[in-house]
Amino acid sequence: MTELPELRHTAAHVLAYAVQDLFPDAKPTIGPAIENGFYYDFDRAVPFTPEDMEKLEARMREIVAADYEMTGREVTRAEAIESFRDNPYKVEMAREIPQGQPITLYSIGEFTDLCRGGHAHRTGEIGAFKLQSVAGAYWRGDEKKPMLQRIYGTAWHTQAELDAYLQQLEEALRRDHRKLGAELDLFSIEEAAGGGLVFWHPKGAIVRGIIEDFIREGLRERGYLPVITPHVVSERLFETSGHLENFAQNMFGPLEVEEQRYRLKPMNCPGHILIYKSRLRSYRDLPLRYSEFGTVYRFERSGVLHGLTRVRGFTTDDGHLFLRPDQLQREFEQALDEALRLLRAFKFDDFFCYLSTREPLLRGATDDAAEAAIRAALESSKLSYTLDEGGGAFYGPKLDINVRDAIGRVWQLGTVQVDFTLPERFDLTYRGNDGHEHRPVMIHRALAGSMERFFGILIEHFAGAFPAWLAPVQAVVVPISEHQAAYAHEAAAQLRGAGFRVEVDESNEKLGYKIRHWKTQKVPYILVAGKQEVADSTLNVNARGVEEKRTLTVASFIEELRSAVLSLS
RNA sequence: GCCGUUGUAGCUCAGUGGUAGAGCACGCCCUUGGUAAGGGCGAGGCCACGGGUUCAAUCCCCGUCAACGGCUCCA
Repeated sequence: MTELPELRHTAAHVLAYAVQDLFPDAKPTIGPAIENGFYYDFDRAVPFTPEDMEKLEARMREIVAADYEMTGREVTRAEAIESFRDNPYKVEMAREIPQGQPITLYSIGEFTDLCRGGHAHRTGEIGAFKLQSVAGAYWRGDEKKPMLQRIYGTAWHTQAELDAYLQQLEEALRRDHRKLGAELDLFSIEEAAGGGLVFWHPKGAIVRGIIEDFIREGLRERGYLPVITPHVVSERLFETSGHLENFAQNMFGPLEVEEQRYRLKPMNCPGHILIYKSRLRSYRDLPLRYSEFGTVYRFERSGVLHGLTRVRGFTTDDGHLFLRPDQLQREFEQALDEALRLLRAFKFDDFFCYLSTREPLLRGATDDAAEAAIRAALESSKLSYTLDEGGGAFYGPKLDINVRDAIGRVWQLGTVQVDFTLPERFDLTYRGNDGHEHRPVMIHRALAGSMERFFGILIEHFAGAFPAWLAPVQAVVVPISEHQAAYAHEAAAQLRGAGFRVEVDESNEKLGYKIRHWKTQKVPYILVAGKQEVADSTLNVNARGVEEKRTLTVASFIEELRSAVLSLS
């Protein structure tokens, strides 16, 4: 059977064929297979309309039904350039194919494309496909180059697979944190305040508080010290740190106050460094571990903002470690360990890491030592990782932790980075046991990444149905009629007294309506109080995801909820 | 920022060159109920904003802003 990438690549050719037929003015450029589908970029003066897409899809169906054979032949560079002389993109590609590599043309029916190959044998092998969207895309991803029109599609062996994929897309839509955020009243982004700035509503803020408490608890156990640093500081600080030089395009512009320029901080590290520098440090002080839920502001171009996952103001669960070089491995291990504890608690059990090392030009002996320490830490944590040699890490080697969520999407969360640069820039020292000054190493680490993004991912991961320990409302007491209202309040008071987040639903509605309401609000426990329950001092427990209803005394429900919360379920 | 799409009630969306509608949500009333929607009434709109065309613009044209889907980048 044809592999999916080959089938999708073929589908891209079919699309280009259809475009050639229906819109001969469009110049095909490149059209690869991608995850779940394919795209093809065209240069065309007039944009494709939704109606164009329908026509293209219909024409593609004919091409697939015609079951053309995919035939390839090798040509010389000159022949390739000649046959695409009206298409500068193809000519550019033909020119750039390295010497010695075969140049091939592939044809289906009346359509021939410059292509390295990897196709289905016949167009009929494309079992099911669908065009999805049109979008602008720069030629070769370079915004200085012409904007092309990219048509996205998806293709599968069978209709059933296509349907399953489309259903998965719907599921993702259903879980979209922007949608659930509004429905569950968790957060909003307000036009009146500006894009990319998050307003946490009470229910969202409650969840965030629980997450923060959880993280703080772990940090306390691991010897982190809390610090709190200003949001706006003199620009000079970022000159020293190098942010103005390297990160300025991501920073908000300067604020002028009494002829001094100030900046919103884009990172917390310079502030933490100032605390380190505020007095002399001894080797005995190290490792020194500072942590802060530090709110930072970064300028992002308006087009990239997205819900909670891409914002302009966010709070990192930041931490900076100041270390002797010999402490690097142990501390790195600890940071990893803490990251895994966090991820497991939030029911992520599929994660993997990318280790990016410093660009070769910047590498020194310290890098090798740090890299060895990180690798050793990774081995001992039994974490699988992919190495990204020279992967752009500027300060030192860096480890990114990615998770796969409940519907298979991958997110980057935490990061642990070794930094040799800032200690130099700020001339950080500690007094060694030899009486001399030494240079500490820094680790930057954020485990959840940012509270905003982490929350957004959690919403989607749980589809808004937070486990009881996280749920902003853990239980609702629902009196069947107003005769049970007093009892409902009494029960709720007991539950609150036991430390739980509980509401009472006194609305003038029938039971079925209230049940439906709280089910859609994804509250873990709905506690029904009718005549019978009042008489017996019990509650009828309707637990989320559990068909069977049980009648429990208030005390035994408290026990049950308590153990659910303690086990983080 | 760039390309495309969209902007009508709190939300989801109809609609028309002659100043606007539904469902849900909201308020009041009736109802006092047994596990996913009981009934009635009511309130709610600078039809995103600014220009233009027209006797007349929510509708047509231009611009701006915002959201959404991408490109690029990242927590």
